[in-house]
Amino acid sequence: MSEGVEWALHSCLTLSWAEPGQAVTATKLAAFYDLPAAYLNKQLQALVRAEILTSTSGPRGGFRLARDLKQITLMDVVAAIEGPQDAFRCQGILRAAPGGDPETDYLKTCVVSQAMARAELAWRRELAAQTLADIRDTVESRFPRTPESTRHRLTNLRRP
Amino acid sequence: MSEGVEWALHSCLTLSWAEPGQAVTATKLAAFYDLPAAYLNKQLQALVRAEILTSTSGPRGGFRLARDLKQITLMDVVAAIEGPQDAFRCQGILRAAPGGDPETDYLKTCVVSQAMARAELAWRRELAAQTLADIRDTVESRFPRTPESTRHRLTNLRRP
DNA sequence: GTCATACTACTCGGATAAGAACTGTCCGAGTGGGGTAGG
DNA sequence: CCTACCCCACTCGGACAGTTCTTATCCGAGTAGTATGAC
Repeated sequence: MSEGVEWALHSCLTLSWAEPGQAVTATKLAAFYDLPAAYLNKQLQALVRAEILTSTSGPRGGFRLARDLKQITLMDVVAAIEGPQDAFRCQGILRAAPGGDPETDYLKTCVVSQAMARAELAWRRELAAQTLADIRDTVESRFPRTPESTRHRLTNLRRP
Repeated sequence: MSEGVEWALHSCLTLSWAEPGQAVTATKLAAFYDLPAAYLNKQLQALVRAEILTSTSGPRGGFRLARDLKQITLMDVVAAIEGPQDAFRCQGILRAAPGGDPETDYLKTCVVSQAMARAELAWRRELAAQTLADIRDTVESRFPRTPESTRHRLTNLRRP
């Protein structure tokens, strides 16, 4: 799995702790986590396309959360970065096998495909059950100083 | 996910339907599914390393199931092909973040990492709960002619 | 006829390329703010 | 002093390389069966 997922999740959390109504640039977020700025920007663009973030160009621009963290599940973020297709995609191996029918939809009839789909569904279900708000609350209860220190650090970042 | 997983699963099932005590060559399996023979061979080698199959060189050689299908879970096959490491591997992004500690094991303390691990655990649990015997039984109940036609086709494969 | 031996055909196994996907970088389009000149 | 305009710095967005992983291929090591020749 692309590591952009990790970046995206942490970035969304950091955005939620930023000054309300204030956009954060990709450069700042990259400096915050010591990541390549342009590439992080690329990942954030994917979040914008998925309508998880909004972006503003120009001075005072940057990225903002498009909606409340309660409305963003882990599944949303993963789908935005990785794409919507399944990790295990049945290639229809049976189509070429003896007795195979090109017309048949083997995603539905192939038992192997069904079994793998069941496992992947469990994964997706678990991801969809957890919102970023849950994560944020857990972090804040375990590390109460995180919101404050994050906000403080974001405003005091050295500009290169 | 590598498509070798799909090949491996189907190959194991086919092996279980082959003549008992008789090895099946990678070439035959590849012709059966119209796959590149050498590459399929490579995948089967991975199954041998994982002790799911046994291999025999020379004439009358090929691959055999190392144990009963009841003793092989989908998780075993996936781990054999994909490797044992998690799909989402936390890179410890927080280590570089302000207040980050290089000594800390962020796989245990990072809440994001934990949440992703929970989902991945659900996936693995589902895979481990299903054995290849379950798959075989389902196939045989839905398509009763499969064992017979598979065995017949395996012996009558045109040799290039 | 029987046995030992060498040979051949066959199969796996790992080393070796080609291709794709992920990762990383660069520059242009657009935007907002601030400076400046005029009224 | 106020206002309108222009310029500039800043930021996102998409187009352009580098690197790693997946996919695919090839040839050598080893083996079992077979043919051959001697006894």
